[in-house]
Amino acid sequence: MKMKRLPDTELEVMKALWDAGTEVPRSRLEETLAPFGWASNTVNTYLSRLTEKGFVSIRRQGKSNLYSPLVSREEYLSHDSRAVVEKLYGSPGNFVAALARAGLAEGELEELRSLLDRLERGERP
Amino acid sequence: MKMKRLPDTELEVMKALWDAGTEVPRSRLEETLAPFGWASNTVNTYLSRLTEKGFVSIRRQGKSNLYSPLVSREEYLSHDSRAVVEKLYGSPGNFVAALARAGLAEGELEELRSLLDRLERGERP
DNA sequence: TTTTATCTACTTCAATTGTAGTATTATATC
DNA sequence: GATATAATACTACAATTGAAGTAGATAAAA
Repeated sequence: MKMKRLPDTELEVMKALWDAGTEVPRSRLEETLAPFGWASNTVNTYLSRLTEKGFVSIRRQGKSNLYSPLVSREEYLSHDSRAVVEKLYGSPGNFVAALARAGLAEGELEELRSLLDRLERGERP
Repeated sequence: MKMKRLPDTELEVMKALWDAGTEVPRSRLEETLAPFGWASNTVNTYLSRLTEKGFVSIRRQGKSNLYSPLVSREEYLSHDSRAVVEKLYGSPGNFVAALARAGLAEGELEELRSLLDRLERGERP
């Protein structure tokens, strides 16, 4: 049963929801998504579409709506990115290698290293 | 200089071209892409679009066209995967962390570690 | 309770994508 | 050279996506 692949803009909204970690009112989402320079109603549109697609639930609270994801980042990844990574690269290692070839930003390599250290000590990141 | 993210269908055509490893006539591409069940002209359309976008070059040879990729698999994937990671996670570290949470397969962690070792020694992977 | 300030819901519209049909051009055949 | 063949180029059209404007509802203020 394959999950729909989300278009870029809707994915940005999902990311904001995932990052929030809790129910969020739209006003907050708009702040988070301000860097995209969308008109306020634009986020509205994307949230409606995500709701129709079953990716987001809306809970009414007085005057405003609270939005939360119905699909976790991991679920989505496992149906999309993980699949893509495996299909095109074969493994996360190959994938990261390709990233590195494309150029890792300052500090990203360190970030990966310390992450792996923690993983090896059995800490769930 | 950002490369366009290709839609799914066009990406399938690119994969067929990359796999071919050499100039290919459309007839051959259609055989390769037969599993998708597209009408013959459909591949035609995608190739035209890819050509407009600068991803494919056409060389005429007598009656038919020979198609070849102008963008290598690596080029495309390094830009695209980078975009995927950033879109979903913000950084490679976050991405790998999420993969780990979702469960890395046997050996994948070691693979990542040795990859990082090589990266730190300045070897391009 | 009328007004006002906010939110949300509904509508619009152009660009892109998915899919393929029709027209045209170029080659092979009679 | 006229005609059939076969591949390519052009056109079409619905669905989806990117982006926002307008209308309607609701709570807060006056």
